[in-house]
Amino acid sequence: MRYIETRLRTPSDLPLSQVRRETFATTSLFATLTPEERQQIAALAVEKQFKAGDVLFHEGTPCDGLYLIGSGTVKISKTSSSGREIMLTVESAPSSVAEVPLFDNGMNPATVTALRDTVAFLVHIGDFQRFCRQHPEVPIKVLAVVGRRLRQLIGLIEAVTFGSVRQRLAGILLQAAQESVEGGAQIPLTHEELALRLGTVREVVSRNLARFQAEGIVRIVKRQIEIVDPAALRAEAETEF
Amino acid sequence: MRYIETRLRTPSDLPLSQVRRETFATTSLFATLTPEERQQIAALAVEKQFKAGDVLFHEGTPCDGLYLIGSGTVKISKTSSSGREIMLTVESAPSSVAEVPLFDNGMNPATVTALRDTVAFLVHIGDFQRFCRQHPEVPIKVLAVVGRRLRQLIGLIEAVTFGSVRQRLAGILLQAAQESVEGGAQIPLTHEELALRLGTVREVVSRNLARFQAEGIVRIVKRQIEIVDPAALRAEAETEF
DNA sequence: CCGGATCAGTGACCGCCGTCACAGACTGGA
DNA sequence: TCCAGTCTGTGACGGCGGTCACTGATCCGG
Repeated sequence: MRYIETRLRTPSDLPLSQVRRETFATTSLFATLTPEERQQIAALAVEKQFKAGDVLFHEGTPCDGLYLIGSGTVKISKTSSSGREIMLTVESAPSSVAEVPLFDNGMNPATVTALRDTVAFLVHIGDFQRFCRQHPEVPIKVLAVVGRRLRQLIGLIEAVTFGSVRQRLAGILLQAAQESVEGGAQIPLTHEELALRLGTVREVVSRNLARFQAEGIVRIVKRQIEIVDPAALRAEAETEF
Repeated sequence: MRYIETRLRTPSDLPLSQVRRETFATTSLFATLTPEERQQIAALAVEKQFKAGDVLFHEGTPCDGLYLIGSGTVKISKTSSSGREIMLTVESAPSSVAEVPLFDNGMNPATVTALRDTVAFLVHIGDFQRFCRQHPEVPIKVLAVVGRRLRQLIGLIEAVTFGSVRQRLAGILLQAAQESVEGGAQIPLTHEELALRLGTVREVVSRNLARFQAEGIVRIVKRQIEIVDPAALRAEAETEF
């Protein structure tokens, strides 16, 4: 795990880095705080840098604290012992991960990995709990975030239980196209990555993409997936189970 | 939806019913409150009675408030439009449901149905939010409960994604046997109910049970499933994916 | 421009699961 | 005791998804 700790504590009279201030200012968790209060908590955080592929923390390990994603993108995923993986969600800056074990004293429930180079700020669990006691509105914000995540998970369970790979693939393609710059129809994901998101394997993704292509819904040129008929994809994705 | 509202408000100088007091005393959400504070919130609750099969609330409807289960058992589930169902979790008294939408202003994410005759106490969302503002330790307790639920969901996703019906059936049989009175090996569930928990259909459960029986792991007499070889079941359930 | 490394496509195969269709077992009243 | 309603067991069958085993395409660094 490659990362660099810039410093353990920043004396609060020293100016904090730009990205640090912005991170703590834009996260919804601290939205209701005054700038001075935000400064307080920001000063407690440890900056960590991760390269794409680095693991922030593994499932089953004790919780360090709250990670605020300052820049970059991470995935939250579970891996089976046979190497298959399912991605629970992707979080891009500004965002936070590992809110849950902060309050129930459990282990990390999933693994978080950087998808791109990422800068995160770690607020140690003790510091955060102390801060929460002084600022009771913070746990309520955390609850909103956790609630959103819980809804996502329920949606995923529904999709995995009732839906087919084909349907979920359609959904992911649309989503990826939307997120990709300029909303273009180009999708910069490898089949392997798609398979991970879906909890399946590469070959199945290949086959389904081939079917989509045969039906004129997508076009594949030089490992680039291009959406030709978004409406058809949407219909596929939104097919009720 | 059959239920009976006993009274909207109980003047707090009047004695509350036994079950009401016990419900609010045993739920972990209010464990840190003084008896007087508990009395306050308990007095705000509306008692509702449900018969087995009654729906407390449906997914997609606005959230009434927090339900505390005073007695009985409920299931939290999602249903597909084609009628298949998956049970996310079962909650028996003392417990609570619908904590999530209290804080993120969303709709109910799932449907809650009474499995047995159930008495619940509904704290309206506004009352609860007001109470939380006065008692900041309550949201933290809620977070712990929601965290537990989130972990359960992640486990379910893992099981559904990587595991087989056979494995999950083994797990449910063990769990059901343990919960059933006297820890006996008798399981009072119908194949249909098992199928709902698993997100599959009756026939698949029948077949898997038949296989278990052929292998001498369970015995089925008169619609009663009896576990013969718990160790084998456990091995089956704990097989890593 | 070349050669290794990664990514993609595909065929074969098989087991599991979901569906349909019935027939038989069991239960709980009337 | 009988009947209606529910629950179970099973066979047939098709499709999808997971695994294996390759081959071919593409990319990138030297």
